[in-house]
Amino acid sequence: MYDLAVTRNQNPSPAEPRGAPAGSAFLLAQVGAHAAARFAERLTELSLSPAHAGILRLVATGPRLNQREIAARLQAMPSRVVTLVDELETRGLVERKPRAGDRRSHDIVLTAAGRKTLGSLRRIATAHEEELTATLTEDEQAQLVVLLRRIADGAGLLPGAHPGYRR
Amino acid sequence: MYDLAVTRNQNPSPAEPRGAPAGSAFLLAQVGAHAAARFAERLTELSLSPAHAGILRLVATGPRLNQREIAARLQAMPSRVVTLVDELETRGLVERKPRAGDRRSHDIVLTAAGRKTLGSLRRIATAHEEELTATLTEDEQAQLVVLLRRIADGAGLLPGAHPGYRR
DNA sequence: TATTGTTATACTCTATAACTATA
DNA sequence: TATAGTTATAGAGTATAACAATA
Repeated sequence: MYDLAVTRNQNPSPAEPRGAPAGSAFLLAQVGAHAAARFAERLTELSLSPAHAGILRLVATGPRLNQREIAARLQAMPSRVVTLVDELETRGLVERKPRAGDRRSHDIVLTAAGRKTLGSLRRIATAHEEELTATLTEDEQAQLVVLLRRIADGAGLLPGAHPGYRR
Repeated sequence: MYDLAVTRNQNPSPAEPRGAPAGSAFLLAQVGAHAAARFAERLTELSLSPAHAGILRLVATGPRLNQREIAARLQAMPSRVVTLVDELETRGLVERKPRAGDRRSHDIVLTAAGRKTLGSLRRIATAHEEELTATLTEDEQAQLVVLLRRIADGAGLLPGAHPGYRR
């Protein structure tokens, strides 16, 4: 990022304002950070952070997960998951349910209020996505997803594991 | 981000591992954060942060800029620019030159060592970019840049102004 | 009175590591 | 002895706001 790479297909336009043209790596970091910041901004409406949203999404489907498993999926530190789950539980969006057969372990499950909030969250995420890609056609958006997924796979990124959780 | 958006062209593959497939907004945030983190990792070789790199790049070309002007271009807080320039100056990479006609103002200029470091920086950025897009053809990489630039323009992002500087 | 640069302070975020309770 | 969860502490990074010099 920070606009240093020399792009392979150099644009020979006469007046680049300052320095090299932005390569795809810088653009990715720039646009990605904007997308993250804008999403966070929208989430303030629900008084949630993106990290909260990631947990709500994760526990919404599939087999129950305890906190270690959530941490592993998100590549987050377990102590951070504790804090986030605390906040979600205080707000009545999730519950800690003891796991049968191991009293140390607590599965995190959505409450009815949590399911409702998840609905709002999905509406916000969809609006966010539409705003972000408003200047793209449907085909272009699909193409973008293909390219990004290819990069994500190449980099070994796990689905749903935002590097903002990174440990 | 955090994988919440419902994509317009839902992939009906049988076994999505967990929750909705990643929309382009989440993918952008995820891949962008990875790109930024990986670049920062590479820069440790030079004991520089991405923010340092952005300033070096900015002062490398065009008319001289003072610290306020650098802050405006990067959309950073002026006090943060002071700190970053301090560190670059301590390392002998830039100099503060009094601006003729206004003794309050200091232009930031590269030293010879700074120009040399900028060269290393560009090699690192190029290697980073090639690694990131290794799974893309040249055409695909060019297409990616087109789409990202369109999104960046639509969002009003300034060239070189990474939201990580955001004030 | 406004502007450039600087410094000091406070705040936020999060990793680390110590601790408990269970296994 | 190892694991799940929790808590306390410390550190990094950064915005805020007060300040000094100059305009």
